Amino acid sequence: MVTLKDIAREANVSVTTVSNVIHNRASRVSGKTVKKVQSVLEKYNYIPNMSARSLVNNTSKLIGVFFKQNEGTLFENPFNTEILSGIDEVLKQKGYYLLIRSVSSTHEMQQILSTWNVDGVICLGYLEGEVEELDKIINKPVILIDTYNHSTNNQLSVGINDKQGSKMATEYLIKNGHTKIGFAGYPNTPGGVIEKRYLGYLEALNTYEIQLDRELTFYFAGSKNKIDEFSNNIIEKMDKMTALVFTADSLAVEVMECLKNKGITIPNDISIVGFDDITMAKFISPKLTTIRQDIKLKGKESAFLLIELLNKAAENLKNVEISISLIERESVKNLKKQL
Amino acid sequence: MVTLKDIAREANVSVTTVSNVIHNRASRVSGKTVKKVQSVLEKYNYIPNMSARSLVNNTSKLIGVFFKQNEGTLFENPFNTEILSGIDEVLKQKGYYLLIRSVSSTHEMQQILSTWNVDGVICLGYLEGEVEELDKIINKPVILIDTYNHSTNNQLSVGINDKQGSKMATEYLIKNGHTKIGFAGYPNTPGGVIEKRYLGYLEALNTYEIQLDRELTFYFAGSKNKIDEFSNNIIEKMDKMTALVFTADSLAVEVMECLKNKGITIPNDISIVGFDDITMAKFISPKLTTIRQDIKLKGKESAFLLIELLNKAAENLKNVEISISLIERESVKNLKKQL
DNA sequence: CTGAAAGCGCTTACAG
DNA sequence: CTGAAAGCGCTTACAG
Repeated sequence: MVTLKDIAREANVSVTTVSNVIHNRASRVSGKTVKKVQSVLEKYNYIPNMSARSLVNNTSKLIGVFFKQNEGTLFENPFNTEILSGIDEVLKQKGYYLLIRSVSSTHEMQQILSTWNVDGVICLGYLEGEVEELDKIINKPVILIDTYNHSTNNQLSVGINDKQGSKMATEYLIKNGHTKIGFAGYPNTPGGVIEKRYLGYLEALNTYEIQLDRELTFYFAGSKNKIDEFSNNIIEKMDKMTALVFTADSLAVEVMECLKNKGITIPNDISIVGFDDITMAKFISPKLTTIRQDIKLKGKESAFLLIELLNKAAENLKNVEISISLIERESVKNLKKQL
Repeated sequence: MVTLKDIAREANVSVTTVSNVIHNRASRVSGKTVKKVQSVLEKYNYIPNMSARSLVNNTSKLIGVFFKQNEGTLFENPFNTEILSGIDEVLKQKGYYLLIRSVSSTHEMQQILSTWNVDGVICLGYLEGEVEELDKIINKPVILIDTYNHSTNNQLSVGINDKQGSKMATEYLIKNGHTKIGFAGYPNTPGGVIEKRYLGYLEALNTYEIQLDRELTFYFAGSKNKIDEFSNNIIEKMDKMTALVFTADSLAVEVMECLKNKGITIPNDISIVGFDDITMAKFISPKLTTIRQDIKLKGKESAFLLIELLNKAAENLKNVEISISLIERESVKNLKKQL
């Protein structure tokens, strides 16, 4: 490894001067010296040591990407990896490095923060109620994905209109003649996106004056091997409904597979609308009608916003909302056509 | 941020002593002092600064995970993310951090290596011919995934028997009565896994004395939007073959979708065997018969091996081969049954 | 325009 | 058992 000192010695100048040419402080170094130093720099392919820089600058060019730990591994969730893909694409190009972690407590997060002195943070999967705690613990710019914040000094959020999404899904079913519509998804935690989506479902029912049937709400709490059990819960109520609004494609797809295995045909026996439009949605049979959000774009926008936040105060910046749309495919039956 | 110095001051000892209790050098500190220092450490929730440690120890607790850049983004490839999932799981638990990057040149890799002073490296997607260059550039322990190495001083590899895999796939088709079998996949680069898989295909044909038809070899070079064109190439030769061996599920799945859209039924019009057993394989219709490899395990084993390599010389360690198996599903037709 | 020096937060011989 | 001091590779006031 070649250091500043090595370069300085070889070029017959001080380390100060080398440092100055590295940082393009042209006004401080004569053109001749710049040339000389640069040639030595190139000859030895000098690369600055980040630890040393970090130590004196108190920055690191490192961005912490934190996923709140849930079941399953971070990288096994296609939603997460698509977000990462977007973040990576823009941050890499801006010269940042990513420290990607799923963390189970804010303490763990804090530890990584101070261990590595990250310059900024992108968080995913936190609830509204946790925003304040995050704010206390992270004294760095933070982007919250899918968490609605109260816009503190160094926090901004990127999300979608979750309520609107489920409302669109439910209304689409209603327009296709469905009235007995269930709601299935991951657990409804206060302050989380599922709550918003449930509200959208309720609002759609309400708009069309359809009575809510509480029996038709299905929350999937277990691990992957509980899918069978969950599907059975749904099957038990099959005669009471004609359609299901899901809160996530990933779950919808697993359940569809289960239902198909038990001889239930989609959409004939039951119609299904998903949420997210993951890649799998168009490969499964029948192809899944779903609420599309551009997940990768979400990652990109988060990265862009973080970079802005690194330079400006949050007050001068705005939260970002990604648009959503309904993708019509094959998993919903039009009950009106039959009549 | 609280530093060693802060702790030392508060505890009325020297930084040396604080450092000694942090590193459990009990023999050098009296029990009483240990207690005292520890309580201050806890009170202030002291977390050592990695940059400082890095600088003096010349290590970083950072592992570089490098994917050789190909089309598409690193995180969008389910194979990559599954590998990452395995690596992450074990390395995290051992107290390491991951620096994940797709790199387009060894120079780029070298740059990251010296910038961050990573302790070890896991590389994916390199060819046999590139191993030597990697060895020159990385003076750190290296694990090569899916690259066959010559076991240098600090290199070890984790892979599967690629040739055997495609041979199994081809023989399975032959046993199901197929003789006109094509080979479709990503480009066949010398020293890469596709070459090995092609060899397996040839060997199977040879074993059963089936004449190779060179027209039935299809290499997909383009980007994702070229899938249509690629599928058309296959369709043109449909009357000359009854089955296709794919080198990757990810490609097989895309092509199947294209074929289905053009009214071709699988496996009636053509049988298909994949490779990898990605998650999608069992969701697509018909479910894909494929050569399964435990991708996540590949990642885990790489991480385990790297940790060993961090402590021992490569000569005392062995390359790892993950086992593979054929998963029979629905994409192959038994031609013998019809007769 | 140039460079000597202090300092970032840590670790580790070394002396006492 | 304890601590003063040097040093890791950098940056940046500051003096000349």
